[in-house]
Amino acid sequence: MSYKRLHSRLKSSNENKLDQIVNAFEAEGRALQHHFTPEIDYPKSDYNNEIQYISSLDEKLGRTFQRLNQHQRHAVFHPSCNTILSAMVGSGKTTVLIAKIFYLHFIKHIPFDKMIVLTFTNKAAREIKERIATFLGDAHVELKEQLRYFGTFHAVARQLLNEHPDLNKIGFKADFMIMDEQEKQDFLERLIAQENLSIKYHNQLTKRWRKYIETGDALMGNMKNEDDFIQLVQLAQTEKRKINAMDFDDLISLCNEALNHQVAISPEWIIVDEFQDCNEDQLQLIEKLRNHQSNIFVVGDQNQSIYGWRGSKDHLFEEVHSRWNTTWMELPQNYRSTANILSAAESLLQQNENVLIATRKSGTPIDLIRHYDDQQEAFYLKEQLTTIQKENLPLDNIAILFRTHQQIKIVETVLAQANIPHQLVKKAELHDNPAQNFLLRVLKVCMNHNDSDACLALIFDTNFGVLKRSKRVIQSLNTREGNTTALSALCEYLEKHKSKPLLHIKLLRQIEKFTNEFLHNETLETIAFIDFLALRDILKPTSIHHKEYIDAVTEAWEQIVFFIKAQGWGEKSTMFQLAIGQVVLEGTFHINGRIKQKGQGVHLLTIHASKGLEFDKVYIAGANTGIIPLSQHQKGSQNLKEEKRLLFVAITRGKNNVEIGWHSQPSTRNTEAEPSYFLNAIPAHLLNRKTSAAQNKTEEQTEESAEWQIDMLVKHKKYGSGVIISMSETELICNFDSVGEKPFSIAFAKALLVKIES
DNA sequence: GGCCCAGTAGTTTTT
DNA sequence: CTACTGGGCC
Repeated sequence: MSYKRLHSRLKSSNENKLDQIVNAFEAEGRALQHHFTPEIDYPKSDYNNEIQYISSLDEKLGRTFQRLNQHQRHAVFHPSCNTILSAMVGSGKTTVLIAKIFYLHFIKHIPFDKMIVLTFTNKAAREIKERIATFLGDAHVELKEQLRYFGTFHAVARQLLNEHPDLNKIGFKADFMIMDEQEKQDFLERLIAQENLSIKYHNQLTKRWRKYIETGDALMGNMKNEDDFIQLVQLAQTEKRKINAMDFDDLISLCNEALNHQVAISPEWIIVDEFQDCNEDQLQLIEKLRNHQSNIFVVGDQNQSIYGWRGSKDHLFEEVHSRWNTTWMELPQNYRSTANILSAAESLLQQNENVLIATRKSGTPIDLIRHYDDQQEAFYLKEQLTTIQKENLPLDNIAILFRTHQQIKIVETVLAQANIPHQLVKKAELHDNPAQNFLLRVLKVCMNHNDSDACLALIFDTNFGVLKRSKRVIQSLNTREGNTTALSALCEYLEKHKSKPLLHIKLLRQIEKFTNEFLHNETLETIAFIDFLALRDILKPTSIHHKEYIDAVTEAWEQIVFFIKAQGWGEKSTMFQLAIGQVVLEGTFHINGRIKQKGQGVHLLTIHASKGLEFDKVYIAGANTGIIPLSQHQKGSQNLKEEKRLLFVAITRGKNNVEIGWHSQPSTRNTEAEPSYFLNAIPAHLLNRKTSAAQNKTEEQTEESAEWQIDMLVKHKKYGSGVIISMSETELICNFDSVGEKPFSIAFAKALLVKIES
């Protein structure tokens, strides 16, 4: 044991002190929590008559409601105009939400376009829309138009802004573009360069921005003097209007502002999924859309509120319950997990009045397994999964959950070495696809010749650009004549430039003609598209990746064309703008519904990313105090409660089996050598405490460490050649000629270092 | 341009 | 606790 580790061990062994701190925070949490007990509207009927009546009208529709339990039926059939449906975990809230929409449309004859259905993720929006389309069989073209207010908060806000009769009032035009986070960053950087602003904490602009909006504090870190930040904020507001572009936050807040001037539509129903994640702006959007005849149906679970750090509002349910005068209903029955998993999870919840009713048999208790450290846990997981693999059982239904991304790496490395199929659950970013990323900027310039940022992105692109990012280019665009577009100003600049980048000049010149000569006149054929913009030459014809680039662009354009054709209403160029906006909102060109590519193997993901998912077996890795809750959260009780809910979410992902691992010798700093103290709330009979076989570890260790010896010459991809100068049971230190000493975990060494035979 | 001190954030991620 | 960075000083 290293001195450092021993030292921290001694420090953390002062358990009394730790207990005191924990108790203090828990007490603070209790004090802050005011008891809120709404009057629950319980079902008084099984609604069999209603369902019989519906079945007589349409048997298929009747079956949809037949499947629902009494509580679910109550929520669907209740005539209440304003409903909060507090849905327990795994109680089928999406099923009820969809059944409600069916009921309203098919029985109450509410047209789809008189409903606004709001979700937080594209996935949820897609699921709802797909269920409706599937039910109706051949989805007719009009359905897409009718469902235009079904979508994420951002997509619906975009739609409302597009349709708004008087967008001028807020300084925008209907064909506005949407900036993603990267584009927003580039946009601000451009303004800084263009106006010669001096901005401190340059790479923390977004964080600073949020802080400034929330608190009005323009200073940061150890700044004593103000910089040009406030000027930048003001400049950004006018510049966004000049280039007619909004960022993600603007979509919601500007939609609110536009609705102040004129409410464009009057929905009969507003339906919201995952209501607990609403932030102030999103709540305001709902309020603004409500008018005297709008009904509200919101579904959510306060116990699964884990996005407070993203701004979700506290005590949201209570606030709107009185303000909207809602009927409060509950879905208490869980269909997912065994009774044992549920009781264990339930004991983490603060209020014990929560009625979480298990419908499945008790099952096995949760295993709480003590490991030596993260490495041993990774090897343990490898062993377990190998056994499952040998029995030919599917690995797809198993998930390993982590608090942080950092924790995933070691398990991933060990599984990769052992050839165990696994998949990282992470959203694919457009940035990972250089050709499509570049194409998006091209299309944006096609739409808006004054989009300076998209113009500049084309020539500054790391893969397909021509120039290094420089103030001179940026300022030349800014000082152009009033009636010149940013696009032609850039062309003129490049033509005068000494390097004369002909390919890019050609691209820009073709973009100028795109709308008139291609979009309106030609068929939207892919080959013609690629040739019209001379993309073949730009996408590095000599590179080994050229085919890959062309394929990516081809696929992207096909998706756009499919979208335009499927949309079937409105102007071609309006549809084109809509399609590009959708690409930005979804972060992918796959905007026509998910091509279901079910991944192979064990799922590795953060607890946050696991929300809404379920697995037969769930393994929660490294659940020490200091990880759940993260050590930095011991400041405020609000955060602590959210961390507790995080553990609740993690446990309730498991259908049949939940295992929780912790480390007796944690290698991460600020991590206590004990399992998450939240687990103390779980009754002993529901938690089976075990120790993973220690001898496994020593075997593995000797096997692994035998590969390496002191004085051995090794080579590293980045650091070059070096020599091993010291070794411990978990790590080895290598001295490289180029960068000096670097430590390596033994588990990683195999993947990172290559032996040099002397 | 380099050095030292002081203050602070770090974690989770969708659109 | 560490990495980062602004601010002050030489």
